[in-house]
Amino acid sequence: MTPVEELRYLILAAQREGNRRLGQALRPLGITPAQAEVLRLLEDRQPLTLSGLGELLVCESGTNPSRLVDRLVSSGLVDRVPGEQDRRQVELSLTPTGKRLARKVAGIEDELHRMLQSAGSAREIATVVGFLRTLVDGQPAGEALALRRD
Amino acid sequence: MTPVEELRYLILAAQREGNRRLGQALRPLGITPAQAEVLRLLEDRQPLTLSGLGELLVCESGTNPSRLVDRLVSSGLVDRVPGEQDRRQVELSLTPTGKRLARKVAGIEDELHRMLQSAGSAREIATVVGFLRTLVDGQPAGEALALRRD
DNA sequence: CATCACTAGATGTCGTGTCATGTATTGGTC
DNA sequence: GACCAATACATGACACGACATCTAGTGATG
Repeated sequence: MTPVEELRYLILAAQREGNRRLGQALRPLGITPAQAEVLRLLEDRQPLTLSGLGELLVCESGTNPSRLVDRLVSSGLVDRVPGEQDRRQVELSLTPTGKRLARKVAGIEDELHRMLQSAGSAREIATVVGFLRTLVDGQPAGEALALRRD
Repeated sequence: MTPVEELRYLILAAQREGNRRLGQALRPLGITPAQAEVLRLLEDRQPLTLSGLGELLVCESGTNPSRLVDRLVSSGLVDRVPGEQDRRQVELSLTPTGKRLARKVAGIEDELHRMLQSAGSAREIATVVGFLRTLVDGQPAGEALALRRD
């Protein structure tokens, strides 16, 4: 197997394992990794419209996340109200329960981050970040991240 | 956003974009990235049992890929016959059509690999590969890759 | 030979993830 | 003010991806 072929599968493997770990850690909270990303984004930037949220999500990039939000609304974690001056839009914000859960999610993410941190030196991590940035630059998922870096 | 938090999302973003690109390139062939992985594995290592295949797959690691194989069988790309001496097992191999398709898949993957190659120097790629290896080491998706490196 | 834990695979369920299409609302153009 | 392209969101369809459970076949133990 060539180094790049291995790299292709390593990216897949790393994403899968990260998601599996995060999913297990989130399970007691009754939410999934994708739902967690929405909660954390709303925590920092609410209120957001559906498409505004969609631009910032790395999971579900390119599509509108209406079904993802659906479940959060029916779980009572997110409020979805029609837009004031544009009735096509919806305005999303966290319910009190959602806000509480978002705080717990942040703690769980920190555990994952410590694990990531310990997988390499700061120099190595910087190299990996730089490499992956050039990889996703200019594509939907990359743009979502670029918006969030600011 | 801390570097590790960005890294976490970059891994997700890179996987998503890679999968999207590969999916678009494979669409004319009528198969998906996950199906392509099966075809390429069988091309190199047929015959395989279902669990043998499962151990080598990075996508669908940990679970048995019976439904993934189902679709390949009904598309006429894979043969699935009961095991000779153990009737619990099934023996998977490529049909002639499947073999032809696997060759085309290899060409499409090469395009992706060239794109990956051009995203960084050989040194950088080696660093990224090393980092991701330690990340997935010891977990199902990592073990699948380790088996395939030999 | 009967029993029974174990294994290989199939299947149910739920939540994405992606592409395509449908529908209501808006704002510009005549 | 009627028309119409564009926008925001919803929804249909299909294939995963992960977990749990089920079923049939196997082999070790007595």
